[in-house]
Amino acid sequence: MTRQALTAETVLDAALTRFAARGYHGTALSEIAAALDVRTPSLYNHMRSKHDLLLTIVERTVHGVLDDFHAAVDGRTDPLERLHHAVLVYAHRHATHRREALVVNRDTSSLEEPHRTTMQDLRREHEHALRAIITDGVRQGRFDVGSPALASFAIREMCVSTARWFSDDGPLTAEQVAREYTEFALTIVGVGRYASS
Amino acid sequence: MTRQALTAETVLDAALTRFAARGYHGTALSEIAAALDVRTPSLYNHMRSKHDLLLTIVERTVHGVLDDFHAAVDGRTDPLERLHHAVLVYAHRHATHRREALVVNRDTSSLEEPHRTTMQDLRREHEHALRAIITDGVRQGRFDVGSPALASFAIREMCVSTARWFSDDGPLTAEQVAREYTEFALTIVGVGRYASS
DNA sequence: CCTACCGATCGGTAGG
DNA sequence: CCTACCGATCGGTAGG
Repeated sequence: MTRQALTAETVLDAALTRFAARGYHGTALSEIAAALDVRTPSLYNHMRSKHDLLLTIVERTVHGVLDDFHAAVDGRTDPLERLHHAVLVYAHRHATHRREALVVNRDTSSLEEPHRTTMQDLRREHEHALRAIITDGVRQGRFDVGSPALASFAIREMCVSTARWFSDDGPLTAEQVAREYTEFALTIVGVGRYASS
Repeated sequence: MTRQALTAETVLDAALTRFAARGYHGTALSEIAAALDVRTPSLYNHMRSKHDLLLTIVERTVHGVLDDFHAAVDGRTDPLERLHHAVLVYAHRHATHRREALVVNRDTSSLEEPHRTTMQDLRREHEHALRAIITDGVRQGRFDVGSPALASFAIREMCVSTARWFSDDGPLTAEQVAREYTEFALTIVGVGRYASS
């Protein structure tokens, strides 16, 4: 069994695994090095600092979420269709990118300024965009829910938490979970079963 | 402004605040001491170790959740009523005990064995008890949901995440949020609006 | 990629 | 409740 080449990407991947399992502050660089079968100083040929590893992980993930969201929603005008696809893609991402989701949720607050604020603003952007879909749907009389903000939080966090329990070895695929969660989301905003294209 | 007396409870409360804000591994005992305006060694008159602070916080919180659950559910037989009250009390607790919820969710995994396993088993006990209510409801034909496990996860995590965004200064009280979330939960299991006693 | 090493900080103890 | 201090470990650098 030959050892894999040490690159910026393999270091990031090992960091991602360890940060997800133990948290940023709970992970020592020596553990990441050990996982790659090298000594700690060797990591510095492929990264700038421990903080930079976290920053790269959070940046990629947050931008990935926003890209997914726009790919799912842009070009659609029907609030029901927009919500459907936004939730489908968001839930799916959290089942298929569990480590990234866990790290972003747990450790974005550990970023140094100004990165912390920048990343939190980007996350809020997605949050507001999802809420706007619900608000639109209510205004157009397509959705029925008392508090769009509350419904938005519930739907978001329901999807996010998929990262905490989903397993590739479980009875359901990521696609199946995403579809079921999309139905949950639609019932929360007061829409019954919905067969989409 | 006279400084409050240093006791086991004031130390625990300061630890709770800091752990919730920065995480267990991200918090130094010196920060807890500074918040109480004493030096680090003084803390040891009121605690055994940093780990013991975390253990006490997690133990109390997890047992509190289970106590709440049994007080809400025991003696009721109707699945719809049982789910209604279980969710109401669970959501309410996460809005009113935000720090505790954040620490348990983030840092239970940082407990040393055997405590880590013990606490995770207790959390699982609550998870399974909630799921059993849904399974019962489905079996009795009162609920309509494809996967009771999935519905249970969605409802649980929706409630848990309240701790991440709820604010006492917001437009909704903890009671209002809990009631709305209970409605969300009931729609997820396929029950319409439900006026309970 | 390594060995050798740095200053800083950590949780915790001694002793009063 | 404090000062003084401990060994261990941390992220990171020098230099090859």
